Amino acid sequence: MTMDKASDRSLSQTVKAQLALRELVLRGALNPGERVSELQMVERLGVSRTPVRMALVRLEEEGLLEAIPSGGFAVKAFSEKEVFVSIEIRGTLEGLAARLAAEHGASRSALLNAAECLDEIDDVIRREMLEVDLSQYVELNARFHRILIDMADSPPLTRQLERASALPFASASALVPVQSRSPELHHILTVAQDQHRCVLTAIERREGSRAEAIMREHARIAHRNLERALSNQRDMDLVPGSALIKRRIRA
Amino acid sequence: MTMDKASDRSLSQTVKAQLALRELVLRGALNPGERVSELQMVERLGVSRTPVRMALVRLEEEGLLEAIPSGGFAVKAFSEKEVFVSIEIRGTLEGLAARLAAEHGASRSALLNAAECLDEIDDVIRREMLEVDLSQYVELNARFHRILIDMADSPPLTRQLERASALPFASASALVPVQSRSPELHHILTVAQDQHRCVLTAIERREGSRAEAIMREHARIAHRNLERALSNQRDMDLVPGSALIKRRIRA
DNA sequence: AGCCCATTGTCTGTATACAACCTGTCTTAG
DNA sequence: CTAAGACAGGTTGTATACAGACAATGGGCT
Repeated sequence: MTMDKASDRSLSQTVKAQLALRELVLRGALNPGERVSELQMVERLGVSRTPVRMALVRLEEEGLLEAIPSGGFAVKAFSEKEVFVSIEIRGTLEGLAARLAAEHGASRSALLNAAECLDEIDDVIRREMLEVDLSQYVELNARFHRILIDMADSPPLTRQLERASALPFASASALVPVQSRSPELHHILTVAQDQHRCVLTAIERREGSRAEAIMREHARIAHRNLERALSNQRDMDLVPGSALIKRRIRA
Repeated sequence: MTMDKASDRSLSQTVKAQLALRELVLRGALNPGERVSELQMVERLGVSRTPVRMALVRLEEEGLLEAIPSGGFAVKAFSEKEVFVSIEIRGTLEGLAARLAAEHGASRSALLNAAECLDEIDDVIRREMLEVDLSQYVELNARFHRILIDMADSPPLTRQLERASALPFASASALVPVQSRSPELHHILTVAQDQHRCVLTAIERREGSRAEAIMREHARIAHRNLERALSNQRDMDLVPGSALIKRRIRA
């Protein structure tokens, strides 16, 4: 965890700065609205101004920072509604991906790959009833979503979705851990997995409209998780980048 | 048109470089796939390497350039399918915007503003029957789409749509001029304008699903225009950035 | 004659120096 | 006591120097 400084000599300084800076922002080390000083980051990240500047520009495009009119960048703050819409955007684009995959047909190998992924998720959910460890589910879930997007086979859509998922709390599995302490956990995972199976079936059968609708609804599970996280600070802490979300009431 | 070089001393060098470089790419002055050399751009744009580099990064994020693995950037080439999907993405997101606007209600002033814009478009279409000058229509059309997006009042969605419309041939009115020589011109403008009116009505009546469907279909007019442009090189020349689109057959 | 290796030229990645700008504070005049 | 202006500190925007990497080319060896 603390070996980020000198490690990875192979990576370019720019990438190193980008990763480290994103980590800082997500961890909440910089306060929302606060200006991110280039020079401070120079001494904090151990690289010169040029890569820092590069990283700042890229993180702005990513949506984690926003440009200050007078120059420089500040940590962005997100309202509850903005998070909600970000999730809706992702769901809409994933819906589009599913529809395109259904309409022009997915490759046999991709379908098998996806089915295999779902079987593994089933295993994890079964085991989940004994010991709660969502990391595997989160990873497999992300993998399934990636397979689905690849099925659309449309680079521009992939790009847009990457961008939509760049906001940490908008990505496919960012809000899953929120439910880890919930008694509904198993219920929710079961429902989500059923949607996974349904959308895959719809794609196989070339039912584009259905595939799209399912993916949209699937993303709305994240809305529920968000709702829960906004109520309990304890659950909120499980979400990466939660420090960027403006709370409704300050306790 | 030729006063871009030394003018606008107030603008930052980075912005100047970005605008000039985008112009070069869209004009087709750089061949798709070709590497964009920083030093060559330095002497071509009259600014130093730092702003050039900045502009390159931003144009990559915009989608006009792509990173070369070994370093640097190249002009991106788009397949017919990629253009098609880019249009579909824009339509989908505009559909989402219309639905959100309908569901949570648009402000009275925004609705009036939009209606006024549509009246102006009506005027232009009427005049269009005499003299063909689409520039006004293009501008008003863009304005209406912007008003619509603003009605959603969702910064993340606005951002994503800006990004989706960054590709020149994917934006709302980029492909309109394609029809300027077509006998169907008046027909198409009439249909498009009717969709404008319908979507506005749907938003007023809080018919979210309908508003969304209309905007999606509305964007598909661009598909038809694209089809036409791909057949006639003469029409293709009217589209900015057409040089980036890979032709199916090389004549 | 063909292939491999070395060398050279050009490119990008990085660091840093300089200048213009904005901001906040302190002083001074009304 | 207030308000306006000037100054100082720090910030970013820009330019340029340097080093490492990649690619192309030419010569030598087989």
